[in-house]
Amino acid sequence: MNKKQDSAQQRILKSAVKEFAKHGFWGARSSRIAKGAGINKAMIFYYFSSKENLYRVIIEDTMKAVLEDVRKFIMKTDSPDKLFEALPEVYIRFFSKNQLLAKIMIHDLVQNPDHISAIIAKMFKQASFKPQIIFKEMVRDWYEKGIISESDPVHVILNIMPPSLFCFIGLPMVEAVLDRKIDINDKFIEDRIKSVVNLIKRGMLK
Amino acid sequence: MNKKQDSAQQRILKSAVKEFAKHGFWGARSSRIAKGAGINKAMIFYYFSSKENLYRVIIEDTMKAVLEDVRKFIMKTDSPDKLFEALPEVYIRFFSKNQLLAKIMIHDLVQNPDHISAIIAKMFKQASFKPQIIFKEMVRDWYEKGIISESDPVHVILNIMPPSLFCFIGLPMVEAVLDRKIDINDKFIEDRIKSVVNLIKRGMLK
Amino acid sequence: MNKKQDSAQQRILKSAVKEFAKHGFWGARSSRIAKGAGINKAMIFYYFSSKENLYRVIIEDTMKAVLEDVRKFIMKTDSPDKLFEALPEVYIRFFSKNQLLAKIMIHDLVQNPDHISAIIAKMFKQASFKPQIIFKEMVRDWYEKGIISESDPVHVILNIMPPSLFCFIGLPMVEAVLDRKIDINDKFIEDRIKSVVNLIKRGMLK
Amino acid sequence: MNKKQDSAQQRILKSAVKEFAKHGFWGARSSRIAKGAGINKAMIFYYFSSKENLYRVIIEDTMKAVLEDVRKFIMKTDSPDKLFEALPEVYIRFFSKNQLLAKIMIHDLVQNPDHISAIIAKMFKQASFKPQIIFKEMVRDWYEKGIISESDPVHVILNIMPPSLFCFIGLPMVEAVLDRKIDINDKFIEDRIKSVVNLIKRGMLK
DNA sequence: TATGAATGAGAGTTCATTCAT
DNA sequence: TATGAATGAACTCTCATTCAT
Repeated sequence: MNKKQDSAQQRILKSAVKEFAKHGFWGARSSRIAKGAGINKAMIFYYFSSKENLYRVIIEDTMKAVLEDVRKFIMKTDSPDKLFEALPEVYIRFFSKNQLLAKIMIHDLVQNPDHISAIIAKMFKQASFKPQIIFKEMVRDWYEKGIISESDPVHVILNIMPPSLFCFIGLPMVEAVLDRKIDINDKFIEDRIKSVVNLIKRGMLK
Repeated sequence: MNKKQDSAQQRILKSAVKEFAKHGFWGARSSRIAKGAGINKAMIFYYFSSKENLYRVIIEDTMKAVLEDVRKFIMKTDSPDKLFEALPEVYIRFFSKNQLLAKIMIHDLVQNPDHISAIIAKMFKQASFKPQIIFKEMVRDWYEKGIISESDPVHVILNIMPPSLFCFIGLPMVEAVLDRKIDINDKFIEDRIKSVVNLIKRGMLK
Repeated sequence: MNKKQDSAQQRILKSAVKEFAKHGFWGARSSRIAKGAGINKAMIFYYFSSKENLYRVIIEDTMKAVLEDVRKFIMKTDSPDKLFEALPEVYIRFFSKNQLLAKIMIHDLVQNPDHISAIIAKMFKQASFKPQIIFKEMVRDWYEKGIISESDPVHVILNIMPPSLFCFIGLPMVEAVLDRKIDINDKFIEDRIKSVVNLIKRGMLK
Repeated sequence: MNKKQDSAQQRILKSAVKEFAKHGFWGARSSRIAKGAGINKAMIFYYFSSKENLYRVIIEDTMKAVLEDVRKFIMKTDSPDKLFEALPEVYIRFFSKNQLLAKIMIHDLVQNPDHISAIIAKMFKQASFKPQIIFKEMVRDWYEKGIISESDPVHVILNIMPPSLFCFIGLPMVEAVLDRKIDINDKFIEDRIKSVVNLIKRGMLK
């Protein structure tokens, strides 16, 4: 443990991320979070007032971080080529470094879908540019110009995000199907990025 | 409600599926399951002896059903063409009809990855044929013959399953990004199947 | 204990009355209420959903009972003579039999004055007759006819209720001042009624 | 606020009086007392060592102040006339200026009757004269001489104190009964004194 | 098969109090 | 004197589970 370096508040956050990832919001126990952080249970409430709020802080911080990463990449991409190369890389790198957060996001997505939607919507509203409109128009434009083969932005997203985002969660099933352990090491990450980029470029570019 | 037609046992199962889908195992409340089934709480324990066991029954029944569907299709496909057309269809049709089960599976996958793996492994062991070996060899064979562009069976699976499986869970995020409601109607299902089939055929076939 | 005769619900109420009377709402402990009722702590919440609600039920039941007693007496009194004889008797008899309730009422009156006011107002609203108007007009009428010496209905009430109601609460102070124990037995009750009736009849009748 | 003029200690006392009056001992929160006093929670314990002790200090200070006022008046009254005029005035004026203290006293009287009794007894013991004996003998003497109509000193006190003391606490009930707001302004105080004096003089003097 | 009542363990949360600075 | 952080005990309330009928 890095009790000395991190403040109690940060240690609580780290421990909570682990706990929420493993057990989801309802399965998470504040006593375990406290033990994991090496502090008294009451400190959780001293700093975060409630389990629910602690959870919200984590979700929102995570979303902010992902969206910030995504934004940076999207801003400098104007062709589908670049976009289809950039997005999987952003997602996969982010969530390979933050696999616990990936799990928490999934939990939240399943249990209260509106929660994450609301957060995204709110962040987009505060943004100076309008990602929703930009993306829709971009896709339409590219399709009309005959650059891409998928006209519906909904399916464009659904073809890009899941293979990038859910690969860490789905891995146990793959392991079962192929009957062997799979290590999420650097090589795996690079291979995954290549495979997804290849898939969506060949699959959606004309 | 079909209180009259269904037995108490079946009504509990139906109600439990809803409850587990919405809240996950830890968030599920047996009182709500009972109310939803229109029976006394104690009956849940009379029929299923524990919340955990009720959960296990549901998970295992679901997995059996999916795998059975998958098996049927896989058995009659010998070319990647057919496989890449068949798999998304099986998955998407199954989980569009059983969206609640999809949610439960995701929950379980995140919270106890080993659980689902074990179930799959066990089922495969009981099968007369060996899907693990068959699939691995099939992919290697196809790659060596230059039919497909992805050599690693792990990534083949990770390119097929997520865009099929997770589209229902990921939808709220897509809605938020595009700022509009998306209806999961028949047209959507057909479009999704087409899009994924198109994606993986063009993306992985040479 | 009368465990056999009373239902668990009634035993909780009885125990709660004792606890609230001794310690007030905030000082009351549900564990002590449970022990006093000879039941499991959880049953309190099974029957009354929350400590606060249990408290409310008691307060409202009490108020209903007092007001009902008062109503009966008031209805058949048309002269100040009879009223000044009746009211002290009603109050003193009721709260001598329910000294614990008296304490609870005082607590509530001090801590959230609006609570009891609201209950009284609500009950009066539901009543067919209008006690507020009747009382005000009665006092004015009597004063104009020269029957009573106090013109303000506010002070009429403040001269009647406190000597009746608060005698049980104030007793410890009296004991301290006179340096002797005072028993609240039947004789004391009768004496008290006589003394108050005498006080307010001579004090307010002309 | 008079943060500058008052010492931290005094500010704590003032804030505590408000808090104890509103919520009673058990409902009072030291964090709220601290916030109200504009100081750190820990200072309460620095100055008063415990919540209970802070409470005790307030109660005892209050009792001392009331009893001192009462003593002054009683000393110079030798006839029931004067006493019946003096006592209501002392009580009503004192508690109209210190309504919060009145509430605290009531709380304490209900929750631990022995506490206040003990304080009074102790103070009387330290006094050079013996109020208990004096009062008892006075009443007996007056009754035997046919000056007053109430022979029992207990009821004499119970006829004087409650209408004076409890008028501030009982007001919400009066408001509810008469369905109108009542302001405790200077006029109300003067009227109340007159009414009580009138009541007990006419009611107990022959 | 079915029910309402009951239970015990443990959840999140609060709070007076203390500690380190 | 003053503070923010820390603590432990206790509190209300919940919930899976069992009992009596």
